[in-house]
Amino acid sequence: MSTSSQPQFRYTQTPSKVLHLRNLPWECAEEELVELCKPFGKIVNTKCNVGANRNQAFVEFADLNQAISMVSYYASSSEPAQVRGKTVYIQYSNRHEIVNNKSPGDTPGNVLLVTIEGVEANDVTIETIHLVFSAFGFVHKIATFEKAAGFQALIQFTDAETASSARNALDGRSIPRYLLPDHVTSCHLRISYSAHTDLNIKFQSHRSRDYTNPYLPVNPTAMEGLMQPVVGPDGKKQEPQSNVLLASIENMQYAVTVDVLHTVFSAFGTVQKIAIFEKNGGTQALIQYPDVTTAAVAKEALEGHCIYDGGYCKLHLSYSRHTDLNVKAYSDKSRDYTISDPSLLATQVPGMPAAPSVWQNPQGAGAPLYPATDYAASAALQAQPPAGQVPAWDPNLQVRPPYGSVPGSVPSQSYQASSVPTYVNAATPAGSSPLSQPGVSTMRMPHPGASVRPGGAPVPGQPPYYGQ
DNA sequence: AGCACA
Repeated sequence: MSTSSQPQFRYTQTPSKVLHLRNLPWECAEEELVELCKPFGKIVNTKCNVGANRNQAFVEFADLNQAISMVSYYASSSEPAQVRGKTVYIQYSNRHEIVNNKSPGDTPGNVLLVTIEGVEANDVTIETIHLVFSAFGFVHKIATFEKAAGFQALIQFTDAETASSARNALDGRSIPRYLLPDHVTSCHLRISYSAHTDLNIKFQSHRSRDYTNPYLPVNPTAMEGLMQPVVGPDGKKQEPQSNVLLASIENMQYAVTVDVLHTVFSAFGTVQKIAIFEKNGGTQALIQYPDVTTAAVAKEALEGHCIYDGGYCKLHLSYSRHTDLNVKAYSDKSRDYTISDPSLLATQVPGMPAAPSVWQNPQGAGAPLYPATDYAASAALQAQPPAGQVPAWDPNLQVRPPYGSVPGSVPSQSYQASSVPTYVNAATPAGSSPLSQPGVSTMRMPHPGASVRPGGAPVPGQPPYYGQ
C-alpha cells in the first residue's frame, strides 16, 4: 500500500500496477508496448490486441509506483505517449493484475509445435523441416506426426529464445516452393509453442530425428525422400536387425584386412569379432558388435561408403543372421577381440576398462551449436558419399578414431607386443599403396600400408591415422 | 478513444 495516491487528473481512478492503453496502432506488438513502458519500470505481463478493434492493451508493472510514474509522466507531459506515431491513451486499469489468458501454445518454450497446412505428410520431409528451422539455431530433435489438424512437427531448439525467433520468423509463412513437390499449392506453417521441453525420440526415421544422439540409427532412405521403400522402425520391411553385420566388399582393389575393418568399424563401438571370407567370388566379412544398436549405427553410417578413396572397397552392409561368431582368435581372416588370454592381457595398459566408452557420448558438451552440413565431411572416417547424395549421417556423429581408447584396439597392440605373427604385415603388404598421395587432404582411410612401418609392424600404441 | 477472459 502506497500512500502516494495522487489522484489523476479528471478521474479518480484507483492506481493499479496494470495500465490500460487504448488507441494503439493495428496489431500493436508486445515489443512496442514494452518499448513505450519500460522506461518507467519492469513489465511483468502484457495483454495485446484487446477489444473489438484489437487496438487496446494492458501492461502490468512489477510495482505500483512504476505504473503511477508512467501515468503521472504522461498526464503532465507535453508530448503524448505514442506508438508508431499514434497517440496512445493511458489509464490505470480497473483490475490489479493481468490474468494470464495465454493459451499454452503462446507460452514460450524451446519446443515448437508446427502445423504444416495444405500438405500431405509425405510432401514435406524431415530434411526440409530441419533445413528450414536450422536457420535459427541448432535443431536438437524433430518428431513428426499426423493429427486431425494435419501434418505436424515438434521441433526442439536449445532454448525458448531460439524457438521464439523461429516462430516469429516463420509463423504464417510458407516453406519455399523449391523445397516442396510440384503438386503442393500452398504450405503454410502455423507455429505455437509446445509444452514439451525435451522430446523423446526413440529412433531415427523418416518420421523422427534426434540430431544430438549419434547412437540412434540413421535411415538414409528417409534422407533421399520417397524414392526407396520406406524402412522405418515403425514399418520395417527390413531384415531383422542383428548385432552382427554382414559386409560385402565391392571393387576390392586393395586388401581389406581384419585390422582395417577393425579400425573402420571400431569408430562406432566395440568390435568383438571379425571374420573375413570369400563368397561367390567376392569378399565378405562379418563384424560383431555387443549390441544391435551399435551395429545399426555402424550399418547406417557406413553403408555404401568406401574404405578407400576413389571408390575402392565399397561397403554394402546388411544384418547377419548370426549373433555370436565362432571364429579363430587370431588368423589373417578372423579375430576375436573378446578373448582374454592372460599372456596377452599382461601387456595391456593397466586400468584399461573392459569396455570404456567415453568417446561414445560426445553429444553432450561437445555438440556444436550450429552444425554445418560440411561437418559431416570431418565427422566420419569413410569415403565421400555417392555423388549427388547429401551426407546422410548425423552432424553430431563425430566419429573418433579409437586411439587406444577402444578396447578392440588393445588386443592388437598387446598382440603385437607379444611377438605373435605379423598379421598386420601379412594383411597390409608393403608397397600396396595405390593411394599414396601424401599431401592430399583426404579424410578417408589411408591406403593399406600407410599405417604400418616398413617392417610391417604398426607403430606401437598408434593406430592408423585415417582422418577425423 | 474508455477495460480482457481462462
